[in-house]
Amino acid sequence: MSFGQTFKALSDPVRREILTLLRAGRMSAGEIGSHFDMTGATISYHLSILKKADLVHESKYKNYIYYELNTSVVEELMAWLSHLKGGNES
Amino acid sequence: MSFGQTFKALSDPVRREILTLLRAGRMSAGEIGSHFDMTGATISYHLSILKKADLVHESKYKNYIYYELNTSVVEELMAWLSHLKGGNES
DNA sequence: TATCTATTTAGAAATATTTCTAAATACTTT
DNA sequence: AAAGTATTTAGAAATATTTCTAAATAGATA
Repeated sequence: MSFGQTFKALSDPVRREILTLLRAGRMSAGEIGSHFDMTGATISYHLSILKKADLVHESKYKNYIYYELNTSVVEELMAWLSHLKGGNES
Repeated sequence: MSFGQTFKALSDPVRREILTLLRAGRMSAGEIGSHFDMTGATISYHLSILKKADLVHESKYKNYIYYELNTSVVEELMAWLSHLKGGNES
């Protein structure tokens, strides 16, 4: 994991909204796309960025590809920020 | 504050290192620049991004401009990530 | 097997980011 | 006031990002 890649992934509003959607649970690419006024190709591009940043995992079932949040990376990010903030040197 | 702006600011390795330097305390622009193999103009550019993201504050003294971390924004970021991770709905 | 549906990949256009050099600003010291 | 030091601003070049359309892939159903 690279913090740069992860923060960059989080810098885009579409990707942050995708992650927020995934809070509710796993969702197919098409279902995710239906929440946005963009082509499926563009959503696929954003999902690939989130995937590279390891912020989501994918799994296939039938014709669909389902995405879900990977919270462990979110925790690493929080740890980095916590360190930056100082104090707890854990 | 905009999360997009803040995450984008954090996505660059130079800017993350500047923030890490500032953990030790306030530092002048030139002092910050001396840690990097870049022109002062480029450092100034990165500082302006960090400033717009409200991740640093500046104060002037004599001929110098001093920068220091603004930890409150770091905390807001952590709160957003914590919410994403789910669980504590505080 | 042929076709339909879901998703990704490729390629291109528009926009944004990062870096530099050169010049401008601002404050200090002589 | 003049010269020096610290920093920023402007403009330009190289690179990266975001979006689209069109085509490709993969799996499901008729």
